[in-house]
Parts: sequence; structure tokens; C-alpha cells
Amino acid sequence: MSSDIFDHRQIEPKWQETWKKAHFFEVQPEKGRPKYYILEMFPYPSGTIHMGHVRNYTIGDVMARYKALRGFNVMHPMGWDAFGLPAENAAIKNKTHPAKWTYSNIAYMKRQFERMGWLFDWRREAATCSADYYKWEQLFFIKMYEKGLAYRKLSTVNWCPSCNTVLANEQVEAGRCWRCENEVTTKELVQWFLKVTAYAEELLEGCDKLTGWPERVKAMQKHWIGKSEGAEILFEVADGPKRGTKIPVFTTRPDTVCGVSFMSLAPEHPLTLELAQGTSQEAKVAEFVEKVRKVDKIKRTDENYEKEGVFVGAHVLNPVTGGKLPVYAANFVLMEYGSGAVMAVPAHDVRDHAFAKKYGLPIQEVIHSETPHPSVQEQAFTEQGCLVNSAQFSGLSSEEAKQKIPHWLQEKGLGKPTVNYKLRDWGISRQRYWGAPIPMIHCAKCGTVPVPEKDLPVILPEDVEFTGEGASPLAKSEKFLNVPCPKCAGPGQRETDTMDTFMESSWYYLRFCSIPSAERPFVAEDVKYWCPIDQYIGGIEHATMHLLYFRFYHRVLQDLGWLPKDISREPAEKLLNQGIVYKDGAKMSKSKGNIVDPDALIQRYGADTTRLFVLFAAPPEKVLEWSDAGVEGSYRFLGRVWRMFQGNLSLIQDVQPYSAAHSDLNHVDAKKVRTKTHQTIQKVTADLEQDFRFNTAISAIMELVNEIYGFKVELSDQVGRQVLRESIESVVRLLNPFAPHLTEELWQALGNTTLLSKEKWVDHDPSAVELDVITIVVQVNGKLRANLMLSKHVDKDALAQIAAKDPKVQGHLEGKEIIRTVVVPGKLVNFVVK
RNA sequence: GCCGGGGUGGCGGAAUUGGUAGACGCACAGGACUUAAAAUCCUGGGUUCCGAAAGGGACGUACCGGUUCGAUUCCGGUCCUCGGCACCA
Repeated sequence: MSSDIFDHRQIEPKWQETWKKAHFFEVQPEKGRPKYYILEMFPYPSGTIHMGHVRNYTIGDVMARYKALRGFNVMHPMGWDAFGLPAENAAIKNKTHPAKWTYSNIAYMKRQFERMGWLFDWRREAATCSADYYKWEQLFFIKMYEKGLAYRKLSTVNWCPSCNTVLANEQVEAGRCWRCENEVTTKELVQWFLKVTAYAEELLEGCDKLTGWPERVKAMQKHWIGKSEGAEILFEVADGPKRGTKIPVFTTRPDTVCGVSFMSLAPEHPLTLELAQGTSQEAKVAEFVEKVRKVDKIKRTDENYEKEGVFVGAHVLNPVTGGKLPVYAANFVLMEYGSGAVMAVPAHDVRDHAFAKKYGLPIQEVIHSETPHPSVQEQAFTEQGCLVNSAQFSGLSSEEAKQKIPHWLQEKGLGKPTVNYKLRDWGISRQRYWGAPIPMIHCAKCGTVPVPEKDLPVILPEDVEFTGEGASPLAKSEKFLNVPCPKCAGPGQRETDTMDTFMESSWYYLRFCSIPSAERPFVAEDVKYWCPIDQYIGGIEHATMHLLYFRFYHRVLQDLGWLPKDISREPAEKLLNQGIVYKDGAKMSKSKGNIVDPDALIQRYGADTTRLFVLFAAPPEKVLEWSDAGVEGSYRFLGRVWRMFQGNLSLIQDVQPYSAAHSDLNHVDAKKVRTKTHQTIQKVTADLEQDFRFNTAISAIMELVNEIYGFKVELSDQVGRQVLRESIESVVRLLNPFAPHLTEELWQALGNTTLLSKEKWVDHDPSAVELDVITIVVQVNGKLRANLMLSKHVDKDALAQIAAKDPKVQGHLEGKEIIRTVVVPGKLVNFVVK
């Protein structure tokens, strides 16, 4: 065993087996012991783990192990986000069944998890594609429907006219279908939505209370929710068959209402085609709508994208001035924001200005700038100012008008003050097979009827074909599709849409609180004990979608009575968003061919080296740039620890760690090593307690190892051997969460029969970390001129005097006048000279 | 485009509250060990100028400007780059 190099192939499987037998993290609620629920975002079982997983779960494993060493009752569960598009794509390509593909991936990835030394309470394992899991989701959906939180409306999907099928954004490559390469267009379908907007205000306010969440994530969520105050204003159609219809617009600038010179409608707006019907513009409008359908939304909202529009052949009336305004369909107006209709004020909005210039529409100034500004004919004035040309409102300030105009409109029934959010309701319908069926039945007589609770789960049929063409596979299964209506027993048809997979990931943390069972989604008592999640860890790419949806879902379940009333409204107390793993300057991905295979790393260097490298190479929240040489370095460090240990074993195996007072230690070298040891314990502990600073924690351990290498002890030096034992044992203990296999092995070699991973974390000796002599920096005009080694007891005035006498400093003071002396005790002296 | 990050030696990064810029590691160079190589152990190093050397000067944290005795850190602006943008998860 005292070979020069450690054999991870022998060591790692041995300890993995031992941990398994020790039932690590198989916890239950325990009164009187602090709990710690640590959760990493569960993986999509795509086949094999990738470096993003390695990073994510290593961070989680280290923290779980550390908190366990600190005495917490640690719950560390794992499961599989098992529904989703890739399984279906694989089914289409390889003619396998998504279930078969998914479950075999899960089995393989689970073995990889074990080989990385990640410890979980596998009794809590759940796969979201099992009926035991999605049954509850179907039930939650029905409860939401009954409360009015789930509803149907028309919405747009990507459509491939040649495959006759709906495409996910990912299946659209540069505007073309991934399978047949035909041009993709859009189509309106009736789909299911959840009313996230009903919780917009609460989700927004909640952001400020999430003190354990990164500021950047909260900022993104706030902007995503996008609250803005303004007014809804109604414009009445003035001509044509739709005459008298009131079109609502949302505006944040009701003060500019008198300057409206036209109305812009989203091309997808139902009225766009209706208004044009029967007019000479009808063909042109239809052509324009078709054209815009093919352009993606990001492009359409680009400020530099060419603004285009077409007159729809109808007019509306300005509710304040009564002026007759043309209606345009415009490519920069989106159906999703506000009402899909915009009152255009060219004088005071950049986009409207460009549009008016292009189509020769009037530009009427209604807000006058108090500071010089070019004519609004030349450039839009978008700031606030004083109202002009605004009938009875002229003379008001923008601020006053923003209050008065909406109220005046409200009195006339022509509008109202309102709050608008960018946040849109959550579209959960997917025209796909591999997802949880939406438990609804459509009946010609009774309408849409929920599947009765006793008939849940609505199970995915297995006898379906995956072609990637035509309607969803579920719509092609006669047996699935045709069922009697639960209300009238007449002929009914099942809903064939399945749910967005974010539905599953919105409540899995609750499922994990109890051992999964087909009998209930979770046990409320368990949820009460374990929730909220103390530490949630996952990729930054989830900042606005998953991390907002699960905050919403948690509140909904609480309001529906599934969760105890007296637990937090927030699912997760603290959040860490780890950065992405790069290689050769780009995100690792199969398509770019810059993948590193974790299996090969484990085989060659072992799990401990792999773990150490991903933690050491970068702070967890930042991008990690992959480096094969860096992996080699981590491997070398563990070898160095091994050799340090083996080389000193004969000196330390028969002595106890030093335990007398630090001040009694007279041995100069030993004292230095002991100080370094306790400084390291203090530093590593602080790094783990505060902000997951694994990289600096590992650096500190490396420094200690370097120090121990320089510490030479004779066999006869009993005290020196005790200090050496204390230092080496500290390295082993501190390194344990990072490199658990190797350190268990060393712990055993020290003669211990316990598991190091179940020991207590050590605390530093405060008397050992303090130095008597400290370095004082001397600056002249802020530039470093000398370092002084002084007792920490030297006072301020003495410090300045000693500093001024230093020969190096004097050289820079000569012939100059000291106009100021800044002394920072314990740190520096700065002479300001002229 | 919009929202949110990031930019420090040859490279990954460190500097905890505005106080020694470059810890630790990689790569590189030199030395020890070895018949030799690998491995290992030890040592060195931001750039530039002066000096034989010891040593010393100037510059330096993307760029421009500001605040301050002192700025990688705070403020204003610019450039580059990455993540998200609602059907990948």
C-alpha cells in the first residue's frame, strides 16, 4: 500500500461500496437537529452525463458532505426529468420507444453518478415519466382548472407545412424544418395556459425577499415580469363592417394620446384580417400577414430591423380628439405584449417615428421639451415634458397628464388606468407524445370536461408510431382518443396535447420530501419539515423560466391546499447558479465536437481528480474553461498528498495530534507549520460556509501541503511528530468533501476504523492563527516603497515615525514636504508629499 | 434588439470592507536524482528601462474619463464577449 502512486481504480470502487452499505443520506425528519435540504436541478436523461452535470453534482455533493460533517440532518435526493423532446427525436430517428430509450439512459447515468462518488438518498428517486409521478401533476392541473388557473386560448406555434406538424423552436434551424428543410411558418392553435400573470405581483415582490438568491437572477426575473404602469385606452372602429368595435391598446404614455396619428396592429391580431375583409387592401394585408409569420420574434423586435406595415383599409377614432386614424398592420408589434395593438405617436416614440416617416403619416407634437430639442419632424422626443396641442389637457406636465387622462377616459368609459406585465401566461400544451397527457375530455354536448379523479392517471398509450409527421402521436391512437364523456357518457375525445416538461420540474422537490408512493404526491408533514430547500444549485440558463415557474407552482399548490399554510411561500431559500463548461472557447456540445467524456476521465484519473479539477479551475458561478493539463495538475496534487502521507507515516502513526496550548510550542518550524495548519482550517471553513469558494479552499490546502513538504522532523522529536500528525490529519480531513475516496483510504491508514465521511469537521485553534509580527506597507504618494516587519502592538504614531525613518522611504521623502500622513493600523502608512 | 453577466501575466484564476496586483495551479526555464528518459523533489519568473551584479526606476487589471492620500474594487461613457428571450432542458 505504500507505493509511490495511489491506485484510484482499486480505492474508489471499494469506498463507493462501503458508503452504499453505510446508507449515506438515508435520512428522515429528526426533531432537535438542524435540517439541510440540498438539491441540484435533476438531469434530463439524455444518455450519458456531461461536464455540466459533473460540475453541478460535484458542487452539490461537496456541500452535502460538508454539511453532514457539520452535524446537519442532510437530505440529498436525486431523480430524473425524464419527459421531453430528445426521447421523441431519438424514437423518430432510431425506431425505438421513448420509454425504452429513457429508462436505459437512466440506468446508465445512475451508474455514472455512483462512479463519481456522489451520494444521494436513492430511496427518494423519482422519474417524472412514470405514471406514479405524472398522475399527481394531472390532478394538480385539474384542480387549477377548477380554480380558473388553467384555461384555453388561441396561440401561435411553429408549423412545418410539409411534415404537417408542430415544431419546437429547437427543431427550427435558420427558419427551416430540421427534418425536411422546408421553410417553417406559424399557425394558430387552441392551447392550454396557466395563469402565471395572476401571481405576477407576488412573484415580483417576492424577489426582494430572496436574500439568498444571486442579484443577477432576481434582476432578470424582475425584468422578465416587466411591470409597467399606464393606461388601457379604447379606440372605436370608424368604418366598415366592424364599425363600433372597440380595440383596446395598452400604453405607458397616456399623456401622448392626442398625438396619435395611426394605430398599429400585430399581424397575428384577429382584427387585422377582419378589418381588411371586403376592402381593397384585403389581398395586400393577407400577403403581409403571411410574410411576417415566417420571421422570428427576436428579429422582429430588433430596433434595427426594417419596420414595415400595411394599411388594413379601416380607421379608428381617437377617444380624446375624435380624430379619424388609419389602422396599420405592423411587423414590430407582437400579439404577446399588451393587447397586440399600439397607439402610434410618431412625435414621441422612435419606432412610430420611423414608421410614420416611411409611410408619410402625420407627426404631431403633443409633448414639448423644456430643454432644447430638434423638431419632432426630425427626431422623436421621448422624454417627459409639457403637454401642447392636447385640447383641455394642454399645459399639464407629462406626470400630471399620466394621472388625469386615464381617469378622464374611465369616466367616459373609454379606458382606464392599468398595470401591464411583460410576463405572459404559461403555455403548457405540447403537440407531442413524450409528456404527461393533459387530463381533459372534449364533448360536443358538455364542452371540456376534466377526467374524474378516480380515473387518473391518464396513461400514455404504448401502441403508437413515431414518424415526426402529421398530428401528435396521441391523436393517432384510436383507443386513447375516443372515450365516453364523464358527464353525459356520450361520445368524447381526449385532449391529445401533453404538458410542458417544466410542469414536472416545478414540483419534484416536493416529491423528494417523502419516499415516493403511488398513493399520494408527498406527505404534508414531510414537506413541512424539509421545505424550503436550503440550497438549490443549477445552471444560470434557468434564471427566468424554470426558476420562475417553480416559484409560481409552489404558491399555487399552497393556495390549493396541498402544502401547509405555514411554510414559506418560496420553494428555495438559497440559490447557486453554476456557470457553463467551455472547451476551446465555446459551450461543450455534441454538435461542436468539443465534448470531454467523464467516463474516460474517471477511468484514467479517477473521480477524486475529476471532482477536484472542476472545483479548482474556476469559481462555481463562472464559466469553466476546460483544460486537460489542468486535470493532470489536480491528479498530480493528489499524488503529492499521497506521497506526503506515505513518506511521513512512520513518523506519525504512533503519536497523537498535538493538543497542548499553542503558546507552549517553542519549536520554531513546528510553530510555523501549526499556524499554517490552523489558518488553513479557518480559511477552508470560511470558504465553504460563505460563498462556495471551492477554488480558493483547494488552493489553501495546496499551500498547507507545500508547507508540510518543507517541514523536516526527526524521529526523536516527539513534539514535532505531534504537530506533523496534526497537520497531515488536517489535510486529510479538509480534503475529504472534495476527494472523499482517497481521504477515506488515508484515514484508514492512520489506524481509524470509522468512516471519515461520518466524522465531525474540525475547528481551528484561534490562538494558533494569530501572528505576533505583521507586515506594514509604506507608500509615498500611494506607491509602494517599503515593507516593515513589526509587532502588531506598535501604535499609530510610532508606526508613522518608524516608517519615515526607513532608508528606502527616506530616499523618496528627501527634499519634499510631507503634506499628509495616512496611517491604517495593521496595514499601511502612506506619506503624501509635494 | 431587449434583459442579465463577464473582460486581471503565455493560460485557468487570487486579491473577504477602497489599502503590497498576480496567491494557488497549468505551461515554460534552470537545478537535483538517474547510465538515460519518465516520474519525483527544489528554484525562478507581469512588461520594460538602467546596472556586471546586488539593486533601482517607469508602466501595468479591455478602452476613455472622473472621485480619492490611495481604484482590479466606486461613478460616467465606449468596445468586445457570453447566457436568456417564453416549444431544448
